[in-house]
Order: sequence, then structure tokens, then C-alpha cells
Amino acid sequence: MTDVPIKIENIVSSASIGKEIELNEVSKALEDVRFNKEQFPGLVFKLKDPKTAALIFSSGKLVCTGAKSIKDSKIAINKTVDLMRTIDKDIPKKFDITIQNIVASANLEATLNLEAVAIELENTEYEPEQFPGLVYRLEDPKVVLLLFGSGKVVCTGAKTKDDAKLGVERAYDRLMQLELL
Amino acid sequence: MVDMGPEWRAFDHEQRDKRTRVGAPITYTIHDKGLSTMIDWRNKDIYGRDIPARNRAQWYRLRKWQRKIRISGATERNLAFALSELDRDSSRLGLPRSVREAASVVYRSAVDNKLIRGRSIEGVVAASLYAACRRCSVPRTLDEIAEVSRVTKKEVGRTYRFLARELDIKLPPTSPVDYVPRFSSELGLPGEVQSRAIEIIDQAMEKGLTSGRGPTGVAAAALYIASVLLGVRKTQRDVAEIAGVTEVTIRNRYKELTEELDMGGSLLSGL
DNA sequence: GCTTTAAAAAGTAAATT
DNA sequence: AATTTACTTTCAAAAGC
Repeated sequence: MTDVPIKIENIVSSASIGKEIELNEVSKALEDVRFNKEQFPGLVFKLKDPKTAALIFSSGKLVCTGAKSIKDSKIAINKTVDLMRTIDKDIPKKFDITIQNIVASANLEATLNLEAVAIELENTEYEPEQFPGLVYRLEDPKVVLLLFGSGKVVCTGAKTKDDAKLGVERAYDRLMQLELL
Repeated sequence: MVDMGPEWRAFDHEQRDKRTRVGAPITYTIHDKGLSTMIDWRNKDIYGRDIPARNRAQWYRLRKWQRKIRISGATERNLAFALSELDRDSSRLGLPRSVREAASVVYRSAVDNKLIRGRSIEGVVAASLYAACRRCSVPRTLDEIAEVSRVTKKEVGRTYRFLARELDIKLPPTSPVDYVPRFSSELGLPGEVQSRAIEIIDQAMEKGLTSGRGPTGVAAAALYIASVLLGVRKTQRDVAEIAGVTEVTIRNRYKELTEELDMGGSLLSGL
């Protein structure tokens, strides 16, 4: 398997503190908060470090986006929950954090003729009128890749860093065997 | 998945045959016309008398039949609506009858395979028309389709992808070449310019200068360059207007094409 | 399906300067 | 015409319409 380095660009994770929270109180207690129940049921909270955004729901579940590493994503959630604890002292210290999606970028170091790729490669969608990237859906690992004429690639949908890297490498090898690279 | 035939999969290099068509061809004959007798919802006959218990089984079967008839009646009304919608969109876009018919084939196929569920008739009609235009090499952009139909660009695109996947329609990416005749005639340019523009596009494609670029922008720039080379220059503004792109896009494509295909000298002599 | 969040890729667009 | 800002595509989760 050809080694292709990838860079993690964004991580989405979720967690549940196991008990309900009064969002109106959270919005008063925290800075950088936006909350419009009519618009969206979740409260939006922006954390400086790690630079992330969290969505907090009244059910006690939350979503964290924007982290550049799995560690940062977990740190961000823990910091956010720590702040929530100033409102409710009974929020548990321990809870599960699930990585839901990893977005990574990579460079195949060669230009691609997307018209040819669209015709030869399976499971692709290429509509340059709408978007310059070609969408390539991989079944194993189950990820979606965006291939560009420059050879740059975006991989999304992975749950682990290994799957993101494996997805890019499988795409690279497939393009190689079809002589598209 | 349903197979609409090889002509809709012109670029499917693998598995193009041995697939069996699903279901029988359906003709949209109005088969309940003249059926005025209703089967009552209650267990009464047309005179209001109770139906004998031993005949009820048969009665239920009749009601079941009528339910089917009612549904097919609605299906036909929907088809009539869809076809009128298709006619309206097609005429607004100035499309030939052949394209409209190709679109109706796609639409009927979508209906036959129950792909309308959860989707608006207008959306499926618009997407069918978008596909037919491409298939017939007289492409209309999603914006143009959205303009004449009452569907957003996003929905036309989404529905098109859905139909393409479900009906196994595999069309190659729209070539800038297919936009040349239309833009050219709308600009009142002679045939020689068209030929020259197509040559430029062919060269551009071979050098990978079209990957990721909008087909209309490439076609517009090629036409602009060709018009200059043949001494019948149109302004970038006019070309941009007809092609539905900005002058900035034409300039960007122009710069790239002239540099990569080294046409700088020729263009200078053309001026 | 939509609403909200974040991020990259590259093309196109629109508003400023 | 150069800058800046912004929208197109992909993904997942959250609660509710």
C-alpha cells in the first residue's frame, strides 16, 4: 500500500453528560454564546482554545466541531462541560466522547484529468458546472473523497484517522492501477 | 435499479448488457373513462340495500379494484400535469420536440419505477429535462432549468443525481463543445468561429485545462478567442452575457488558454 | 428534507478599493 | 484589476419541525 500523508482538518465529536440542562441558564453563564430556540434547538458556544464550536442541547448531549486533532476535540468537550458545571454541580466528570467524523486533506502530487477519472472510475459524480471536485465514494473504508484537478484530495466521513488515511491511499492505488495518475 | 438502455449509458464501459428490464412497458391509456358507477363505501348496493353477507367478499374485491382505478386515475392526472409542465419548460427554453420527448421518456421511466415518492412532479420533470438536454448534446445549465421551472437549482441537481443513479443513466460530464453552437448563434458569429472555438476546446481538454472548470466559462472564452482570431471580435461583456458567466471568468479562462496553448502571438496578429 | 457547526479543496461571483 | 468575502460539494451528530 502506497503511503500518502494526510492532514486532519476538522473533527466532529459528540458526548452526553447524562442529564438535562437548562439552556437559558447556560447562555447567561457563558461567553460567546448564541441561542435561538426557534431557529435551532441547540445552543452554539465558541471556545477559544482549542478553537472549536460546540452545540449544546437541553437533553445534555453536545456536539463539538472544528478541532484539528482527536485530543483537541476531547479537550474542547471537557472544557465546555467544565464550564457547564458552574451551573450544575452534579454533572459527572466521566462520560463517553464519540468521534463522529474526521475531515482530512492530502496531495497526490500529480494532476488529474477529472473527465477521464469520471469515466473510468466507479462510484463517482463529477459536475464541474456545480463544483470543481469529483466525488468518489469508497465502500471500504466507508468514506467520501473529493478529487481535484490539482491532485489535492479531501477525505470525509471517516471515524478514525487510520480510515481517513486508508481511504486516501486506496483511492491513490485505484487511480494508479487505472493509469489515471 | 432500472435500465433505460445503452443510449443512456454511452460511457458505461462495463456491464452494459444482460440486465433484464424490470416490469412491462406501461402505456398511459385512460382505462377508467366512462366508469360512472361507484362502489359504495358502506356495505350497501346502489339502491341502498344491505349486501348479503355471503357476497361481501366479492364486494370487498370490487372496492379494492375501484381503489386501484382511483389511484391510476390520479396517476394519469399527474402524468397529464407533468407533461404540460414539461411542455411549458421546454418551450421557454426553446427546445426541439425531440428533446422534450426524450425527457418524457425519462419522466415516465421514473413514474414506472415509483421514483416520484417524496419528490415534487415539477422537480422530477425539471431533472428529466436537464438529463435529456445533456443526452441530446444541447445542454442547459441547472440555472437555466431552474429559471423556467419552479424548482430551485439545488433541487434540480439533487433530483437529477437521484434519477441518474436509480435509472442507471450515466452521462459524461457536459462538454464545453456542446455549448458552442448555441452561444455562437446567439452572438451572431459565423460557422468558422464555431469550428475554431471547438478546436481550441479540444486542445484545452487534451492538456487538462478543463478539469474542474465550468463548461460554460470554457466555451465562452474559446468563442471569445476564436472571434478575435477570425477578426469578428465580440466584447467579453457580450460573450459573458450570452454564456451566463462574468467577464472575470472569461478573462481567467482566456489567460489560461492563451498561455497554455501559446496563442499569444496569434491573438496579437488577430488584433 | 431543513435548521446549526467546522474545515479543506478550486471555481465562480459579487462587493470594495 | 486586485482584495476580500462568500457560496458551491462532501460528512456526522444533536432535537424538532
